[in-house]
Amino acid sequence: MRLLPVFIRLHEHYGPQHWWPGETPFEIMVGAVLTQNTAWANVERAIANLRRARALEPERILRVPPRALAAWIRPAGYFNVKARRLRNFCRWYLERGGYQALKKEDTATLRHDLLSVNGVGPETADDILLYAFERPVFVIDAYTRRIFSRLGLAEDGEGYEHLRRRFEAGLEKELRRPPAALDGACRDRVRLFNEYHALIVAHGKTVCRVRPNCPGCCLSRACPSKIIQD
DNA sequence: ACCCAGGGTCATA
DNA sequence: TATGACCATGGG
Repeated sequence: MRLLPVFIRLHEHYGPQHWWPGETPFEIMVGAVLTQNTAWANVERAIANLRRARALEPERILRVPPRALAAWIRPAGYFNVKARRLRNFCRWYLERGGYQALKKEDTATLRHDLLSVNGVGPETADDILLYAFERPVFVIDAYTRRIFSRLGLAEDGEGYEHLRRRFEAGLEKELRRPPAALDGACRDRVRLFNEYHALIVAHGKTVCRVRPNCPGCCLSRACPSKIIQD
């Protein structure tokens, strides 16, 4: 089985996801940190608090007392840890000259640089690269592992980097002879990766989360999800 | 009451 | 390198 046919099934079933939910690149980056191991609904409250406090900018986040920052992002959980991570990130962001300067960096450099921030791991970095900087980077998350491991398209102990490379290379290759059913707009890698990851989350959130390790999910006919079969 | 969510760091072996 | 503890809120 290839990766594009799976994408097409998901896309047909769930439709366009319009990710990332966020107004500006910086808001997207803040969301990426806040959503670590956290339900998005809780992140929205935290971001709403930041917006109400006019604190959706790196300068403000760095000036405000850390206690206050932690209080605003409280609904997102881990608020003490995340307050520190947000400050680390904002310090880095301003030191590098902000969005205009950062977007000039090539993707590999930018990724390496993002990973140097304490509190930004591989997935958060890739969220930021794909959704805030629009780079062709495929985001791997728990849903991706779960779903594609069941499809036999991911090894069990496969490392993050390895899996990401395989997805990026595999999709790039499949894009050279795109199936007719593939939406024209999604023949661009950034658009495709954007939509694909969003669809994986949508699928993981609804149908596929029957049980943490539902053995037949997405594979057998007993599974409530008939979406990705074959 | 329990399980989980759009992870990451740090200490230990 | 590979586990385990830890962080913490809110919904099902």
